[in-house]
Amino acid sequence: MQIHISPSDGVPIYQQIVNQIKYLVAAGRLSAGEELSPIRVLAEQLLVNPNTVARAYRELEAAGIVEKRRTAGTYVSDQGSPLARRERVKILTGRIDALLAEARHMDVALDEVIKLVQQRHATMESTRTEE
Amino acid sequence: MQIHISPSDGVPIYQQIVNQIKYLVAAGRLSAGEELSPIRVLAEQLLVNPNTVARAYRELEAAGIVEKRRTAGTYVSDQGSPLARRERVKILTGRIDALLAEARHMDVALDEVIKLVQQRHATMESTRTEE
DNA sequence: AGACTTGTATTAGCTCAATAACACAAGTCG
DNA sequence: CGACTTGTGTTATTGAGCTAATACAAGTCT
Repeated sequence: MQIHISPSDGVPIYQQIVNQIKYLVAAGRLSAGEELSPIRVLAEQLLVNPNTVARAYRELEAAGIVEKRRTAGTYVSDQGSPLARRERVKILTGRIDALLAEARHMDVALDEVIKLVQQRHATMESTRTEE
Repeated sequence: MQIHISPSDGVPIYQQIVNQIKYLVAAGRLSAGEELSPIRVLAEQLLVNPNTVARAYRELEAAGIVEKRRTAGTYVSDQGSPLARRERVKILTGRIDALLAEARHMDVALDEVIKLVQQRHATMESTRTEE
């Protein structure tokens, strides 16, 4: 499993692991049912403490990305019910509220925000095909 | 100057002060040129250390919301050039990128995101008039 | 059954952000 | 002029979050 961390680029190691695994799953490089590297193996590979990886896996489980089978390993979830849709929307809503509050402080209108959203989305999509 | 803080609701005190003053200015309850409470006065009112208020004022100055006249007090800026528009958009773009990345991880489509943005915006606007 | 591999739990140390205590510098305004 | 009020700077304390060390619990697999 190809993961790279930058020790102390400000982002906590466990968070970097979470992000990269989320990405691997989203990109289809890790498929549903597939087993992740065991905690100790990944820890040794990254030269970090097993607890740090364990924490990342715990977060991923809470996020519904993976499932842990206690003594048998950690596997990518079926993604069918990674997290109730309602929950996901709730999380996003929180982010959006913060965004809108900031936009208001900065005196940037709603139209502008939406325009930016569409624009950035388009940019992300186009660069995504290069992968 | 009416400001209320919740000691440790997770958000740092200085940040709460910053947010509320930003809000007061945005809402027009503090007009350009108006003098803010001196650091010590506000500190006593909120039962916090003057340094904490000083930090908030420093952030507000950096954000272009207020101007400090060293020994004469702190005043609301003319808001003429609070922050170059280009800068503000740049900051917002960063926030939006993070939001879209998260939405993608969660498998929530762009349409949904935009719908949520509009919906939350409407909610915020309507509750704003009740104040 | 028994060695092995899996994730779990507890505890400790370190770092850093947030806040406070206190001394300082300098303009204001009677 | 001179006391007062303003913001500034320096240092110390506290608390939370991150990582590590180490021991534990439990299913797997031959």
